[in-house]
Amino acid sequence: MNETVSETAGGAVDEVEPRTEAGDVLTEVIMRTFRLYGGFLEAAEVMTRPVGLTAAWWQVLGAVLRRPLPVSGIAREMSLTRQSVQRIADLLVSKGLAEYLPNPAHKRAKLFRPTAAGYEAVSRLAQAQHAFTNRISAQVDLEELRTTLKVMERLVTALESDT
Amino acid sequence: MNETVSETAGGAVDEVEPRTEAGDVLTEVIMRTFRLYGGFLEAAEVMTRPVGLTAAWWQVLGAVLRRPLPVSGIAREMSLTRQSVQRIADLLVSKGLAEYLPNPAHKRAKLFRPTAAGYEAVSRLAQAQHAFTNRISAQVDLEELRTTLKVMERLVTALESDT
DNA sequence: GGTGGATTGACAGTGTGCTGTCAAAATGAC
DNA sequence: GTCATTTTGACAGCACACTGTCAATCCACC
Repeated sequence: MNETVSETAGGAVDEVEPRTEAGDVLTEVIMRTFRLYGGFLEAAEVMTRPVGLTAAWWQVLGAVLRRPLPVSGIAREMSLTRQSVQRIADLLVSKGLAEYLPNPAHKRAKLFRPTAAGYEAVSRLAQAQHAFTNRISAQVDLEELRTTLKVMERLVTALESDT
Repeated sequence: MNETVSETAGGAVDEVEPRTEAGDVLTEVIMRTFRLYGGFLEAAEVMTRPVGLTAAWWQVLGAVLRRPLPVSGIAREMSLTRQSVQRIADLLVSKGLAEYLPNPAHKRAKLFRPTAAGYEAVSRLAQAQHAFTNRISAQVDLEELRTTLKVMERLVTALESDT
């Protein structure tokens, strides 16, 4: 799942069930996934810092740009727990970047949406994000990048049905 | 950097600098990176649970299978902070899975290495990991998986030199 | 019109990684 | 050998996501 994995594979333990060639490549892919995750997260933090947000706040605000949603709905959509989203949503409200509206359909599940300040922050971030993805993606072959996306989608599917 | 990003892109904000086509694909790749990260992490936790470890413990233990290292050396090798590794290393020692040895070359920086129990746990994990990567990688085309690895490596490099 | 199960928010606790600070130890320049 | 710099472990605090539990609310079924 990380460097441990490769150490384990190449290392001092008995190889009871050997890895296939594809398994070896996937192990490398997994390690790169962890590195990329860290790198993208760091890039997000660099982008959000001047705007006064964090990557997590950006994510939550972004989920609700087009229409208000209750916290639990955001969590469902982002595959996070209610509790994680709730914490951030409350923070965003306390910072004036979002607000709760009464929900006619549910007395407890208030609707969550950005304020004008929230929209403005996300709008500024969109520009930074576009510049970033344009800049980075220019350094790889477009067709190969498409293949990468396809493979990653298949891996996500495979993981989900693997349980 | 995540779903927010795509919402931002497709959403209600002004498009001052538009994304290139490659930028669009990369944005999707970023989202998949986050999903894959979560999925692989979960898979690691499923594998480690029966052995009495966590994914992070596995990672730290794995870094030191072949030769002892001081905590700060492990951190350097894994691109983590000393403090994170220190915390886990202390836990592993308290669980009897690793131990500290006096370091002739440095009075404070004790050498860290697995105990027999630690080696045994990692050995069991190696088998689970091989089965996992063989199983998942069998569901994608090998050549495309190689392309994916190559692109991810290039993206890691691009991110590192982007700062 | 109840009633039981699912959803929801609130609260508490855990694991992981981060930053920052401090003093002890090691290192390098002189 | 001496002294400034770097490395290291220890300690404290923060952000993020998770699990688990509880009571309020909603909804589907009878």
